Amino acid sequence: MLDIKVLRDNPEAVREAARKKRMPDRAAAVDRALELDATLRALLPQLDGLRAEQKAGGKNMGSLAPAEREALLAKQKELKARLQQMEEQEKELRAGLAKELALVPNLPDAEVPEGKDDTENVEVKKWGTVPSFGFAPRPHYEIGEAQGWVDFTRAAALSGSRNYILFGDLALLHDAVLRLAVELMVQRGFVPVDPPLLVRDAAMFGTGFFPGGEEQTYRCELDGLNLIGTSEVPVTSLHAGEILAEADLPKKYVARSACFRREAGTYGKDTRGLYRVHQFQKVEQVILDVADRERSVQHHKDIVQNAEDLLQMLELPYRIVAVCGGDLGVPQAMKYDIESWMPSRNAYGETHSASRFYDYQARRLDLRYRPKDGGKVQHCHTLNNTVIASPRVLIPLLEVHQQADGTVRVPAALRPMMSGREVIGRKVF
RNA sequence: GGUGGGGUGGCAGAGCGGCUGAAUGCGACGGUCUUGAAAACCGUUGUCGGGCUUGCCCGACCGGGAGUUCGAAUCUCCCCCCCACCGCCA
Repeated sequence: MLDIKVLRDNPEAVREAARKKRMPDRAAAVDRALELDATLRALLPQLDGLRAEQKAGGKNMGSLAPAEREALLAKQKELKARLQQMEEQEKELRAGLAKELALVPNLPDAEVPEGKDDTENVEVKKWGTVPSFGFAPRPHYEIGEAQGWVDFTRAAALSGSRNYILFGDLALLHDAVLRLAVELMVQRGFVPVDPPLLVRDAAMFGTGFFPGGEEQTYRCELDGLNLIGTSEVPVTSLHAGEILAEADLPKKYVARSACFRREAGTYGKDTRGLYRVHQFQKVEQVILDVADRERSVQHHKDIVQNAEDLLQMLELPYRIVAVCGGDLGVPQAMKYDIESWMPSRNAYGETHSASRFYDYQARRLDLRYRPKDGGKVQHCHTLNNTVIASPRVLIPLLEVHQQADGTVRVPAALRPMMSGREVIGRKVF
């Protein structure tokens, strides 16, 4: 969340932020928060004064003559009644303020483009050449089903729509690309993490998914736990409530995990194939560091570069877009999406999402550090980006590297993970 | 699932209902000493909110909530969490 001081000092900027993000309902929370804050701030000096009086009175209690004692007691009782009423008010105001403040979205950076939705994201870079085939290229699901690599029918029977079962070489390729991603990141100094997939509400709240994202989350109500939609949730929350030493920063983590998404409200969208599914594997990079905007921006560049390097190793053409205000989430200050070329869509499709948050998540998580110069304890900055998500990345892998007969070329970087094979599949077309 | 023990500052760990925001140790920071470092010694060191004369003053916070009391880290109740042992089990 934002520091309430930011709302006080510059309410117009916060309203403007909600507008840029196209969140009118969240803009209203700004005004409700400010009103509660003002009422609370008017109450607090009175309350503190009465408490001081009560405290001072109580300390003399022992050394008084009986008559004086009685008089003081009566006065103390009267104070108590007034205090109780005020404390009730204080409690309500604080609860209300916390609730409204949690709804106020993070401020988008100035460099976030104006725009209403993903159609207005701005391309900032393009890499690789969109392939042209000497034959009619097939979508990944046709190749996959012809090869016996993927079964959507039985998956639906077992688990409902938007599920899949991988077999054989595609199951191996899925694992290979994930392992390659982890290895690359470990080489770059990231600490591998195998995090819990079920988390308490505090982690969902702390990373900014709650309130608001409940509909997209599978919930185990009996235990009050939530299945993660991304390992960003447990990994960013890893040090929640802690005060880290600056010497231990930055923390760089890479986590491979299953991810679960309900995909509520997406009926009829991307229904075919492996694009939008309820369960997938993702390798995620997360950075926690000191509260320094320039360093955050640099980290942001670095984590985008990490993903780019992997896509280049996979020989997949991609582009990077700066996500516009209307397509930005509540907690993000700035986001780049990386989109890989998907021949079946005849378009780039999102495969990565790299966000920086500054201290927005850290405040919700109460994640802080002690500066080494002995200065005040501060909230950290957090960032994250996909390294690879599969099976979605199998779409470009199969489609870009397909051959006319239905076999698929394995990019050189993946071959060590695929028993050295250069091609997978048999001739099926 | 059963039984028991706990949740106090960066960490460990004390704490008779008012003189305890909290002993002590460690750590961290500053200094003395040293060619430098270590050791030793000296000093400083929680977070948050509010006020104004910006240095001080006031208040809140000892897992969370409710209660008893003029007054709660300390007493009562509820909840949450952690740990240990037993049982069951991948």
